[in-house]
Amino acid sequence: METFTNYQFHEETWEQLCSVTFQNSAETVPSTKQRCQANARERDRTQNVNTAFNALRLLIPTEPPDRKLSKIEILRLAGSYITHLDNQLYTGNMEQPCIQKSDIEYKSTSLCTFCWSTLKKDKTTSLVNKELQGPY
DNA sequence: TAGGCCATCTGGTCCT
DNA sequence: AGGACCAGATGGCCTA
Repeated sequence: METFTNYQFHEETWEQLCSVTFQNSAETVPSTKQRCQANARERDRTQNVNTAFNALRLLIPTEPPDRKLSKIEILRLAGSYITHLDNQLYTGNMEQPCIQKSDIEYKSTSLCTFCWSTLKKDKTTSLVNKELQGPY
């Protein structure tokens, strides 16, 4: 019996293999055919997940813009970026660096990753000259 | 060469 | 019963 363990084929090869082995053969083995189909569905599902990751990646500003990010980096930076936008919304000023809500209470000064990188690009900004705690 | 990342396979579980 | 979702195992590729 043909098994598929640890075999990796291109999509068209899989389709050929499945059709030849299971549709034209008298020795059709349903369980193996189902496994083959399940593998194909899983590949499609994984591709859908990757498409979503790519779409999310496009929304995250980086320097350089085409910087390669791993999936875990995409998730973490997306979360940070949402916090960044939320902070800007909270302060109501899109021009100034966002400040953590807790910073306002404790009167400390720290910048988020996205404000930090923006300020680094603009060395003339007076905030850069202040003593900052670094990005959070 | 070790470690990180990824795609794929696989079996289990849950849902329709 | 079949499909979706998930996590573990495995092997390949790339980089420091």
